[in-house]
Amino acid sequence: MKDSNQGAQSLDRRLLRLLQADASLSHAALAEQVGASPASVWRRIRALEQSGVLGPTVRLVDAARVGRGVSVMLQVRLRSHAAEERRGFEAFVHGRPEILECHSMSGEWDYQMRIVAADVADYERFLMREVLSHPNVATSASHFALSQVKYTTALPV
Amino acid sequence: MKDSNQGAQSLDRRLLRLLQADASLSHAALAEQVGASPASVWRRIRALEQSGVLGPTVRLVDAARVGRGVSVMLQVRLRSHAAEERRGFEAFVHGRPEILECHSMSGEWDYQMRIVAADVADYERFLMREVLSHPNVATSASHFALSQVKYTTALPV
DNA sequence: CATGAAAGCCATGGTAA
DNA sequence: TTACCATGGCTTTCATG
Repeated sequence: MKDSNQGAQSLDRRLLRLLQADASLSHAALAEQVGASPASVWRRIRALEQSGVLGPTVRLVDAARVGRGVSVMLQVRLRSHAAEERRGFEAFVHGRPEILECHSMSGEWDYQMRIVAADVADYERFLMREVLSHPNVATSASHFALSQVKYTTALPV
Repeated sequence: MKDSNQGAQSLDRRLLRLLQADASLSHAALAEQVGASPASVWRRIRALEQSGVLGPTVRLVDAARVGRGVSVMLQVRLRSHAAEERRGFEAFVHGRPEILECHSMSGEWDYQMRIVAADVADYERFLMREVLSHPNVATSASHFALSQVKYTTALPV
């Protein structure tokens, strides 16, 4: 059982690696790559889906080619940290599609997020009209990315 | 022609939105959602792929369920900014799978990146043994994410 | 108990009109 | 754009280690 579990885990990890890199592979292609049968691959993927390990299949889009070539790291401190105020700000974050990522942070800033904008003027408008005019935003700091050195959605498994 | 171009652009944008949300949709399902024929959808997607707008199809994995529940924002300043030294550091970044994103930044820090770790101890080991022992790293600052408020790969289109 | 092999059904992609 | 056809993948069943 130890061997079979190890084998299964290794198979799962290899499947996760492959699917994170290219989710368009067929079960047959995956089976060939991991050295298993298509049926076994199908069952494992289904188990990984049902256990919540495998999330959605998404298509990545080139940011520069759709006019979102500028990434800005924005840090924000709130005026009030009451639960309802925080929820209000987080709802604002979810409602703004140019905010791709937002993390609640330890340290001097409450939130850190990544915004994609068309250009500097576009970002300035977003900052002034959306963020700084939000009633619960106390202070903010913006840092522009000069280039994207690395971006991957693939977690190490 | 103006109308047809506008229609095409709107169709493309809607296709991009749908594919960014769920790349497992069939051409038939996409066609139904955007109110076009499957053949038209197929040709537009093919054009978007060849123009480089549409990137790879990937499967997202739940970080916490694969033991990568801790996100850390790491900022780094280099000792030397010579081209070759920068390339060396960026090669290091590409070689470390726990670094999911890395941006070359304006401002006081040279690079900002997001690292996923199993826990604080795991991150400490990564920081000490990998980052701070890198010959070209001068200073660094780490900020732990308390929670992921938002994470999406979907650009606004 | 999980895997591998085999087969049928079905949906899909691609093409022709 | 619509309709068609051939291709291939998905899913189940059964036998096996």
